Amino acid sequence: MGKGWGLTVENPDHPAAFVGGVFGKNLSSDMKAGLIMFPVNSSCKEEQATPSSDQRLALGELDFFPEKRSPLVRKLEDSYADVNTGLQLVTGKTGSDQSSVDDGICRSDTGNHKRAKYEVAQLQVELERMNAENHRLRGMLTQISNSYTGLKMHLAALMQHQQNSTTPNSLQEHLHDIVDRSSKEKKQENIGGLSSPGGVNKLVSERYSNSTSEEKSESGCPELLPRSKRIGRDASPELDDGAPNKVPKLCFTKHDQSTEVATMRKVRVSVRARSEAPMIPDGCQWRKYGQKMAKGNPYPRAYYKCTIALGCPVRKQVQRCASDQTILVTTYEGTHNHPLLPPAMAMASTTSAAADMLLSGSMPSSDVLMNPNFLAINMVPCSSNMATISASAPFPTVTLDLTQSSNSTQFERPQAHFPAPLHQNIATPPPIPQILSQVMHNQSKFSGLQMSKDSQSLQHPQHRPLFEETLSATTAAIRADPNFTSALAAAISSIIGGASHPNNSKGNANTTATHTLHGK
DNA sequence: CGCTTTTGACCCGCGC
DNA sequence: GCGCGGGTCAAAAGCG
Repeated sequence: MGKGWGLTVENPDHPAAFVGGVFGKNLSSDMKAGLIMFPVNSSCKEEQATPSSDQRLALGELDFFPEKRSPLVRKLEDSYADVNTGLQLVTGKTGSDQSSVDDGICRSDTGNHKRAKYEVAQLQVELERMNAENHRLRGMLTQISNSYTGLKMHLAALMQHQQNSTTPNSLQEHLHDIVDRSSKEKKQENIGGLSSPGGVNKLVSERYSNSTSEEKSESGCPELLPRSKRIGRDASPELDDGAPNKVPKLCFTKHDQSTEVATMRKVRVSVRARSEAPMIPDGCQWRKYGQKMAKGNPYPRAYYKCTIALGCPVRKQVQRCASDQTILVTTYEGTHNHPLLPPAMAMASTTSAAADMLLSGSMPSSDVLMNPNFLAINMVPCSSNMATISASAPFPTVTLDLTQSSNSTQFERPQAHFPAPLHQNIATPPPIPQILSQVMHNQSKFSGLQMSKDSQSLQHPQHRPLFEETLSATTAAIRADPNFTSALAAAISSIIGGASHPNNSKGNANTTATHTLHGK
């Protein structure tokens, strides 16, 4: 069993999980534990088909959003079912005793023996076909991932160049063209519906950060600027000062103001983490611009702006939890309009991806708006008891809850997994990307991925970039297509492709990412 | 001197 | 219309 199949039954007590319950909705946890998938290596011998622990991916939780599984996943699913049916034919046994398939073959009478051999040969052919398909899919996913990374780097380079350029107009126009095209596509995609806030978020922030010819041409309509001051404050107040990239006052139509600007500012990603420090290090530079006492909380709320680039619209609020002062709640808002260092990149990508996932595609937007519990119940079924729903917050918010027990352990020994930065003492919590690695791990879990328990590789600094690559790929996958299946496929690809650097999952079984929707 | 933080004032949306 | 609360501004103070 498991000879290069890519699927095996680890727990012979529950072979039925393999037979018919691979993607079934009602697998018991034991069944899930008994089902293992591992990457098929065309070069490996059949006898070596037993997967190493870090290659195994539990698929038991692939039953999320079955209706959203891509055709490719469904095809794989069907193929596995076919193969399994063939096995049953060969052995004449039901799924309940497949663990003794080989014995069954040996005990078959001679009349059936030839037929069995024929069936096995057929199955081997099928297996080879699946191997080839698996390779092809991996290639496709890798290519997509690389394309995304390339585009991202290209955009970052363009923005960098724009900052340094003495004649930025052409670049700005180029960027505007990109933004404009994306904007039109988004609008077409979302006619009559709720557009992706993250996407609009990015588009609008880019609009703000890059003066465009279109906006310049529209600047001759002062009557459409009743709230220009407010818009400037909300979106990018720095643009109003004497910066080199000072632009004519933005002039949006009412529709623009009411949809794009509003949406841009109203999608938030909140991170709850235990920390004694006043602020969680997240790789960005922040300047505090205000502090207020919020109602119902004895601890002040601090307001920060990103200062890496002039005009970056990203802001965050930091406040201690009223009920537990050891919990620090950091709420991020907006999208960076400048290149980021890798640690900040992971953070920004993850929060942005989380925001995208919130409303854009993982679930019907109407469900999100009308039934906040949808998120808590469906997206995070394993931690729904920790999902908190607030009807008072004015903005939809994704809350990543990193306050569970295993995290406190991790906070106490951050360097057990990654080398701490020089400036970071032992008592300081790990940088947020490190925390978010946990989140991404759990997002992968939600998508049906069970990472390896082997975290040895992550204890070695040289593996960190690879890990970040995986994190980045996973984030990119989710961002690129919020559909869980697609994200799952990409994540599988990234992990299989880099099986030598599994994610850090040590002791994180209790870590949860709680998606909380705050809606009115 | 330049940058950051502090803090009171202001603006705005929302509920009553 | 008014009050409340959230969010932001900007002058003053602090700091290296």
